[in-house]
Amino acid sequence: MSAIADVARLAGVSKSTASRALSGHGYVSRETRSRVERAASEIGYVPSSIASSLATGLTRNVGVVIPFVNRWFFAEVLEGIESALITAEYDLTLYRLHDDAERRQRIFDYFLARKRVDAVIAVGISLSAHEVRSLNSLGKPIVGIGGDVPAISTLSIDDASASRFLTEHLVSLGHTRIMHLGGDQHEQMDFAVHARRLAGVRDALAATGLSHSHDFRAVAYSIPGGYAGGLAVLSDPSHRPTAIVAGCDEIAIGVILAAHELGIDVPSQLSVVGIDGHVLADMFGLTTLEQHPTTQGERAVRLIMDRLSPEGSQLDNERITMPVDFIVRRSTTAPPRAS
Amino acid sequence: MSAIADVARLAGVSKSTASRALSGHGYVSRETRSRVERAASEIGYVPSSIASSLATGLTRNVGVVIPFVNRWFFAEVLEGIESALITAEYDLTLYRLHDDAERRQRIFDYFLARKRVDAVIAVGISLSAHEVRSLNSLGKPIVGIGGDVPAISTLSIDDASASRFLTEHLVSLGHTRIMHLGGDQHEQMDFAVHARRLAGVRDALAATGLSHSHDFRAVAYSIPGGYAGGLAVLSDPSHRPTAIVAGCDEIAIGVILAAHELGIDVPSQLSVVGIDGHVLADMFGLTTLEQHPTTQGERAVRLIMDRLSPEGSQLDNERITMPVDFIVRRSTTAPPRAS
DNA sequence: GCGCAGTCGGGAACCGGTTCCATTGGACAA
DNA sequence: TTGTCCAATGGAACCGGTTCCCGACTGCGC
Repeated sequence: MSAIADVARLAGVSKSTASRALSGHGYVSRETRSRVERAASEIGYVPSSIASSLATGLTRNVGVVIPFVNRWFFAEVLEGIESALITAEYDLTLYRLHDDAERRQRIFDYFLARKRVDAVIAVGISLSAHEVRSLNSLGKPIVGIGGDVPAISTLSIDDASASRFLTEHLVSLGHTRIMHLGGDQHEQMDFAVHARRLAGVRDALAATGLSHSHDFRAVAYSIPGGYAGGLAVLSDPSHRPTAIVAGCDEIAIGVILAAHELGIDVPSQLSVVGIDGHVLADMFGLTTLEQHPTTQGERAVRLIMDRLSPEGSQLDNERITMPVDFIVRRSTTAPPRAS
Repeated sequence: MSAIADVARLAGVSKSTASRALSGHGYVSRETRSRVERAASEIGYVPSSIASSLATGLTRNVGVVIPFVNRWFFAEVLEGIESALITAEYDLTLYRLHDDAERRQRIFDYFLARKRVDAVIAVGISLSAHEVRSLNSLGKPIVGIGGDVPAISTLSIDDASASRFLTEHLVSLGHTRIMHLGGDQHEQMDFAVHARRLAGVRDALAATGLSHSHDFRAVAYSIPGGYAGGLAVLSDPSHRPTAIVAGCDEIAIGVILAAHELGIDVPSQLSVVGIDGHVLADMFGLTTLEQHPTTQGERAVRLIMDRLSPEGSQLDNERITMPVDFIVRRSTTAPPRAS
């Protein structure tokens, strides 16, 4: 209720001086400033961010567009973003992008266009050229996490080399019947992550002459998905792979559980590797390639802040590849002899 | 860039008429309205929500205060809230409340006070009397999910009867050595959920004369927490319980995994029940009491919207108990004979 | 024919900050 | 002493909508 005009009146100065005193911009004498500050705290003045935004054109608010919040990777990224934004004194407005095309359209055309946000972070979403254009035309920086989008800055791990590396690891252990359980290639809204991880596996297999036709099965990107896929793939002993490259740790964990269920020992009868660095990976002894989603979120915020800074408007788009860590646990070993 | 004044000029009317035509408030002739609408779409006019908020005092934005986004319950609630808010054409601004008291203070005093949000939903956070007062004094509706807070509307399941019911179920199966693995009673920011669930178990045990001193162990509220606690509690055969009431499904799943690890069969040697209705409960055959966090989120939004409606300002605070569903799966049965 | 109700539209004030511009007075150099 | 520079401050415009108030016009009842 109390506005800056009240503060000014109480301090016996003009609105403009009060504003300068509180914001620290422009010349104000030491004495006047402290008088204004006293007046402000006396009446419990809190500036209206709305009014400030209208006057300055800056909202100190970043929009985050994300397809899920209840999946490990996305939740972790979100935490990283949130924490970095709070530190920078920015708000975070969350838009969950549903599969529903009409809702997606509405979020871009209606919600993001209304000058509510200074910038947008898109997590795991492949923006269309039209969506990028419409955001760019508003002059808002955009950063994408999880894959490449033309014309914006992006941040991701190198999915193809990740899965290639893991496959090569299994090959080097002596495995010859390696299979990939990954996401559906045609799933909505992904950044072609599924396709790139599959391609990495196939690259590695082809390079060592191990290509075969039953090298892939599409499963849901979750523990139950990996479990179901694992049961399907492992239950026929004659065609059973000796090693599985999972598209993510959750799938890998599902596969390990399925193996337990079927009495298949991991790793002596089956090696399993994942990608992610999921919280549960350690508990299941899963060998994995850790990406650090929280760090990715924080890094994305830094990119945004750079571009929001006064000199930042002319920065080029960056395409950043984030580092991964290979963590060997007990889910991988050489294949069984009598293969 | 294009403001309503541009639309007005193009349509040959005044700003006020343009505003009336586009917002639908006040008298505008059919013909004028369509002329304004044509002009607006011609120049791609999108109203500035900032300016509109400043003029009306309404932001169409709801603040959500939540301690985690990477835990199942919280993520589900958040999804429910988000989806209901988008449908109501409201934005969602996310504030993650860290354990850090100073940051928490800052969120309440600095972020939430600046007229950025019309209402607040607090998930799983026990607001202090001071926090409630400061929000109430801004005239913003508040709804809490997950427990009771005086002076605001709240929404939760009845935790004590939930765990009492589950314990009674185990008792009715014949179990006499029942143990509760739940959350730390002194954990920050909870709604005393941990304490209430423990109390429910103890009530039930006391009612059947089964009280004993080793009836509880505090563990982390997660699968690894349940796993570690399970290993600790189950490894000594002489003191091993025949049934465990877990504080949540994640703990229960951890216990089941620990039992597998130790070669203890579930349910023939150990019965396990959880609370939640976690996505993984089905996969692990877990008997549980399902709460429906998404529905809770949606319901909270409805409460907020009721209070935000013109007639809603005088609504009383409500204390709503949400329904739960008892789902019996294969993790519970009668205790082993030779107990 | 007059008055009143109801429709339509314009002008201006307003929401609450920020910032440009002009003014003043003091310090300091010439 | 006079001119210049700069710190300090006030007044007013401005951001982009919304809404109050008022005047004009139409149609209708008396």
